[in-house]
Amino acid sequence: MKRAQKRDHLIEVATELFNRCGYHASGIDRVIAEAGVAKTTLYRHFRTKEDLIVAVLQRIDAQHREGLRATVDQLAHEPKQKILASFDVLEDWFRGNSFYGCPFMSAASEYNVRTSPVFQVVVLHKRLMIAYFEELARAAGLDEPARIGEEINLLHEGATAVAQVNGDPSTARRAKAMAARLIDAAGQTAQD
Amino acid sequence: MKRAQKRDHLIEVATELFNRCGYHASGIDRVIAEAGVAKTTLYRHFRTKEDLIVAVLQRIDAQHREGLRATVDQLAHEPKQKILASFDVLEDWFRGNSFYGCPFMSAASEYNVRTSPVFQVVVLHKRLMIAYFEELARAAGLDEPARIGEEINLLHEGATAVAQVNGDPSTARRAKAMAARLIDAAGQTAQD
DNA sequence: TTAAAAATAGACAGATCTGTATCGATTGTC
DNA sequence: GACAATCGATACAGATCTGTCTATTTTTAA
Repeated sequence: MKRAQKRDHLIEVATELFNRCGYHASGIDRVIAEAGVAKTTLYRHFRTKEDLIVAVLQRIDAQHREGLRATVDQLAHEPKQKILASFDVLEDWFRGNSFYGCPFMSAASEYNVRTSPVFQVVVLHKRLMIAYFEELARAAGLDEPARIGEEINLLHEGATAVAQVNGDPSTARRAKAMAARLIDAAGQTAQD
Repeated sequence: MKRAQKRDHLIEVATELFNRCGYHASGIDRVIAEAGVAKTTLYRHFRTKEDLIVAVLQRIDAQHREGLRATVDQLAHEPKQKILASFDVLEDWFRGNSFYGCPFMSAASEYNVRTSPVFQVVVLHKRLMIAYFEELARAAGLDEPARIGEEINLLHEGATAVAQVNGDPSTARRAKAMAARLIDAAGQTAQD
């Protein structure tokens, strides 16, 4: 295994562990044990545990957003339908066996200081999610796409929190129905 | 200070600390230091740290729900308006200087096992919240009060998560507007 | 092939964690 | 005022935490 692969593998293992057990509850010793790697190796790639956490979140951010965009484009072609399809992606996530709530919300709770590098990665991720939903709303020709984008994002957050507690993936479908009513009620001006 | 008062004081201090810094990140030594209490005293009142966390969450559960009900009854008399008023309570919470996100969601993230006593307190709290919203929806004579109750709860969860990250209390107002549209769109049958 | 880079195992430091034990001082109650 | 319960302070055990260091082996690349 090459150097870059080792780094990726460490991030992957840490991701699973952090999501399942939490950030403070997962020690470095456990990460290297599950990764089958020496402690020296981890600290050659990441200066501190916090750096590892930031790297983990940045990777999840990229994967989540890319995966969301790709799957949504595959499921729907009309912008309005794409907005709704984003909730199908959410449901698949809930249904998978690696769903333990939103990793970013968990991180924000455990590193609850706005100046913390961890918290800032969370803020950035959420901003980019809202920007994506706004982009879809604008493409759908909906009035006030910025507002709609924020509302869709709020429904995503709500569904994720609810599903984390009740363990019911179909929560995403209820949020989808809410989004559908929300879009129908929204005005619509020019359409190209 | 009497025995019962000491116990309450410990719970109060632990509540603030757990909410601000997280559960794993807040050590017992820190709790007793801020409470001005010996370690022996804490362990006389609570068998383990987990017991303390459960007690903290049970107290927050009672206070949140009682406070919500009382303030909502004070702000509105019509059931429909009461549903909307619940978002004003949410905004006040966000605006206060002791808002660090939902303590129950944080606890669920850090004790992410369904059989954990901590997790079960979270599940119970969320169930009771949904039941309250359903009660309001039923009093308002709305169709499918169970569904409406869950939807209002989902909006609460979403607003709380979003506000935790963006730090903007007015997020509650946007959720309120969404709830208003949701209620208007909902059917309404018999009314006493 | 050979020199440099990176990996390994593991000891180690120093701090912190939960929970227990000791023991003298303080307190509430009869 | 006396007795029992509780408290405070603190030491302690044993585990775990992050991060460093050493010394040896493996891998990589010129």
